[in-house]
Amino acid sequence: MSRAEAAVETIQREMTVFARRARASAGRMHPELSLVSYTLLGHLEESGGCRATDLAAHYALDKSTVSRQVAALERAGLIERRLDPEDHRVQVLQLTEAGQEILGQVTLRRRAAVRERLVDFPEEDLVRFAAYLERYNAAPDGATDR
Amino acid sequence: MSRAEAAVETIQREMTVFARRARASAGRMHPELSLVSYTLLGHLEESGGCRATDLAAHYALDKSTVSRQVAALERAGLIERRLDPEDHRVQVLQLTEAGQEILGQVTLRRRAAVRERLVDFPEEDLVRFAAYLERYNAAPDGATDR
DNA sequence: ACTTCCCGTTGCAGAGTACAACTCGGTCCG
DNA sequence: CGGACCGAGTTGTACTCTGCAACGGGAAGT
Repeated sequence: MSRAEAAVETIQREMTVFARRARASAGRMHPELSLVSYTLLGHLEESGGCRATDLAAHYALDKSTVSRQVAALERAGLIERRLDPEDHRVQVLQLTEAGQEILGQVTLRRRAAVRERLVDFPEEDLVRFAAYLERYNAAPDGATDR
Repeated sequence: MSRAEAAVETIQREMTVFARRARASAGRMHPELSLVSYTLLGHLEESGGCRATDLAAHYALDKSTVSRQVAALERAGLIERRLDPEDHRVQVLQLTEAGQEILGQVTLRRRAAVRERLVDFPEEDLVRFAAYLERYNAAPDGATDR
């Protein structure tokens, strides 16, 4: 196994560890907002509103899953759906004020926790780390894997 | 938000994207081995055998969850449990030959897929990327987050 | 108009999890 | 020894997440 392949193995494995721990801690840190919900809210904030289908594609989730998650978030008053006037099939999802509020709080808590773990990462490494991840996820597609 | 904080945000977000896609593709790429099962098998291979409790701790899973997963893997003939002669409460888990076989196949398939995505990463970046992840996961603890 | 396509919802079923209660072997006093 | 306590694993229960398939309704092309 080449050096590069060993690195690839490590990347896969460590990503998985990360994911499992994230899931586990999410429940403890903010019971009112599951990891999925948090992620979706974050995406809405970042994108400034999008369609359910976009969310599904981005996170490789089934549209039915997203539909239910969205319904729950709407019931909780964290997002609202607006019918796209151009195309009545489409619902544009957007954060409500309450949603922004909650999202902001949870983000602060999470960020603090992550910062704590990353305290001895020089800023330069953080930036490079983030760039690697973005580059990985942006890669050609993903129909193959991940 | 400082440059470092922005990087932290990105790291969180992209890690999540990665995790979701990994889960989704696992089902398609190797239906016979869920992402969890694959991960556990991988851990057993890497560690050369360990206890169920170790798995639970490492992946922040409940011991009951691990117990069921392990039971399934054993039923499938991929691992075996040996009673620790020193302490009869303990079961040491190890890959069977069949387990090694399957794990090897799936690993090759996954690795190929990941390689494809990482094709334009210079080896040096791969190694550094892997190192970042290990460093992150090895950080003090994780009781806080992730 | 008719067909086809796309967005979203709902019924259904299965996997993954957690939590709590329990069993069993070990360890540590008294 | 004997009883209290601890740690590993199992099992019962309930819930969430998720995907697939079937469906309703609007939109677009012929």
